[in-house]
Amino acid sequence: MMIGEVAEKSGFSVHTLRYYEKIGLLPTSHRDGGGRRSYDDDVLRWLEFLSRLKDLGMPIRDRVLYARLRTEGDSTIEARRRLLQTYRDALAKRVISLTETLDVLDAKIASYDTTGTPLKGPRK
Amino acid sequence: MMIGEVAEKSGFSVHTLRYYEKIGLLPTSHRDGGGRRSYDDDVLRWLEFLSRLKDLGMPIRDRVLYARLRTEGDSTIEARRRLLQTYRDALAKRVISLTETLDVLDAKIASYDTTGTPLKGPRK
DNA sequence: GCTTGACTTAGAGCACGCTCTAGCCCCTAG
DNA sequence: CTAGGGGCTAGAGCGTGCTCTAAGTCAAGC
Repeated sequence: MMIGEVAEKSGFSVHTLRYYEKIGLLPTSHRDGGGRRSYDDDVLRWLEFLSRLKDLGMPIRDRVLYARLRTEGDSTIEARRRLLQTYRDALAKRVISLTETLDVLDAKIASYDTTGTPLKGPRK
Repeated sequence: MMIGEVAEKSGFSVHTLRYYEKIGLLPTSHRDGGGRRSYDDDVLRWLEFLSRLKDLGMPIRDRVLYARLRTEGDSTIEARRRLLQTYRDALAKRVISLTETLDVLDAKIASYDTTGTPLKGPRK
């Protein structure tokens, strides 16, 4: 696969993929005869996982750290586990908080719908 | 209340509160004799709501829009409802997606814990 | 053999959302 | 009456994470 196809399938832009390689989120690519990057399917699964880490709010430097640990092999498994655990716990709290926010919004929207104004009625 | 107390109670910095006023997220403050901003308790509830909107991912320009609509009175209620509804729906999807991510992380962490390595065993 | 289009690099530029600095003023306590 | 701890303004600066540009190379089809 050339980089354009990876971009299309992963949802990351070509620019972003090269940037990710430069900062160490993607391993140094194999090159074809003409010097172009050549990928196999594994990269798509890795990018999907990276995009989850990004989406849950892990900053790029910790994604880079995780990527680096991964390349260093089995001896870093415990460190990787701890890193993921930290973000997992933060995420669990975040999901709870966002669920509360969903309720707050629903209440607000309902107050707009039913009274025509949230300021009339028994206070708010 | 002076700005320092609002900062302490709301969790936003003094700098940020002045910035929020400048861009229209907070209404123009009343001033005391010496030209200092003077707030009443309402601002804390508004800041708490703003911080929820921020937390769910509403960009600052839409928070400013919402704040502006609010100052324009009841005629903007329908517009405000639509704005909140849009972000509410996106948030609902996001909560689902983050919940999936939580499962993915738990599975990954479990694989680290039980096998000592995620690469051994029946293929990952 | 030439055009087209996807690829290459290094490095500049950008949007967002603050965050901080400089130089000033004002109020209160000792 | 002075020191200290707020507060004030305008505007510069910054961290994050891309995003884009310029100038060039390469491979395949007509």
